Amino acid sequence: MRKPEQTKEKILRESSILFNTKGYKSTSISDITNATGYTKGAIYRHFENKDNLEIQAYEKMVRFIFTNLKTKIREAKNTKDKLFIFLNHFENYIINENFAGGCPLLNVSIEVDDTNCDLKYKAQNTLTVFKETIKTIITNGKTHQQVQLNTNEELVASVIIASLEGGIMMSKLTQSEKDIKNVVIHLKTWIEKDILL
Amino acid sequence: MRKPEQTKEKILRESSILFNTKGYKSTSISDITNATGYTKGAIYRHFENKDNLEIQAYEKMVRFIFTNLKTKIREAKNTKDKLFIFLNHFENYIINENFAGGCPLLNVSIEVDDTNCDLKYKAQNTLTVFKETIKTIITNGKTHQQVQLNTNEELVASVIIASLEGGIMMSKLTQSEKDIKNVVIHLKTWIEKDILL
DNA sequence: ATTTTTAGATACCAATTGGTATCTTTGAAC
DNA sequence: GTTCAAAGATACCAATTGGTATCTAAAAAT
Repeated sequence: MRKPEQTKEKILRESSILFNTKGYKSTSISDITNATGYTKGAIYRHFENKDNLEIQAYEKMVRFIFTNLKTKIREAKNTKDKLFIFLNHFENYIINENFAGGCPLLNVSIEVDDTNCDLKYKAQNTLTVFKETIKTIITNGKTHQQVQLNTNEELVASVIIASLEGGIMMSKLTQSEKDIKNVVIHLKTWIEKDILL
Repeated sequence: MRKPEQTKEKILRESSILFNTKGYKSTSISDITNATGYTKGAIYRHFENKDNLEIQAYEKMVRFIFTNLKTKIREAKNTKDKLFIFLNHFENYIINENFAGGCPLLNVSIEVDDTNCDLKYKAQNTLTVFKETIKTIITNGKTHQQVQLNTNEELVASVIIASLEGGIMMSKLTQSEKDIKNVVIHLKTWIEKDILL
């Protein structure tokens, strides 16, 4: 029983794990054939070339993360809950191990930042969307009288994302939740003291 | 005129740049022969294998950074100056372009975090030293009545390093100083308000 | 049931990988 | 100036890389 849709999904699923752990350039086509059980013939029927597979795998990971995150944020009723969901979401990269390799944006970003490839533009876009998500929460918080009016959206977005991503890097390196947890504690304190009303 | 010491230095210098920009696994021996003008024979005379070259290159970068940083911190007369020097140092990875590829710890960390190689243990050690540097500054600040006594050294170290590294990631990806500058602004405000006396 | 399309397997390709064995050149010691 | 050890160049190696052309098997259409 052949199911081309499922084949493509499996290739994307397994290669995503490999790309996000070993790295994109360091993952070979034969790594992917080994992981999926399929052959090169199957891979190159569904994907133009390796670059194309990399991009589709990355976009699938990001889409998965964003759909989850956006839904949870929409369900949260106030600014504090929305921001805390964002923090917990990143903390979970480490706490539960259901996302092998950590944050896809961080991993891609470091691998491609000194190049000029499509993956870099995709990562730039991901970061923009992440920042916009936070900025929107803050702006809406102002109109609902939940956020101090002198709050700098742009700065808050930079600080939250930077410290979470850095915390993930540290905790993954040391194989300990300590750093990411310290970061989240600090961000929560800061948000309650200096951002929320 | 042959100078083996200089040859080794040049190989280390050029390969450091390549490792820190392209990545370690993605940099081939022939990339290094092209960059240095030397041949494989020269490289394998001075270095056991590629792994060994990677480690020596990484350690050279870290040593360079630490000697600079530690000297400047030692010269600073109070806690505030010492901490701000630490922040400015990381900001400079982006602001001046004399360190191609950004922070070596961040780059190595993302590349090796899901492996078990010597480079990972080196990176873990680098992070420990970075954290100890900050914790020591805070502890000494307490004994000199410059830091609030309830300050959690461990948390401060996690937060400062995480947000700086994350800021570097973001600014390198977007090719803009905005994020790292936002991070530094926030850290300085936080340090003055909640850590210093 | 037979044809036709399509999914996936197999077998190949040139280029590149890290690494080694050998050869030549260099500079210093005598 | 000759000798000799060390430095670096050259030529090779098997294994792996991304990619392609071809072949087979499985559905779908007739």
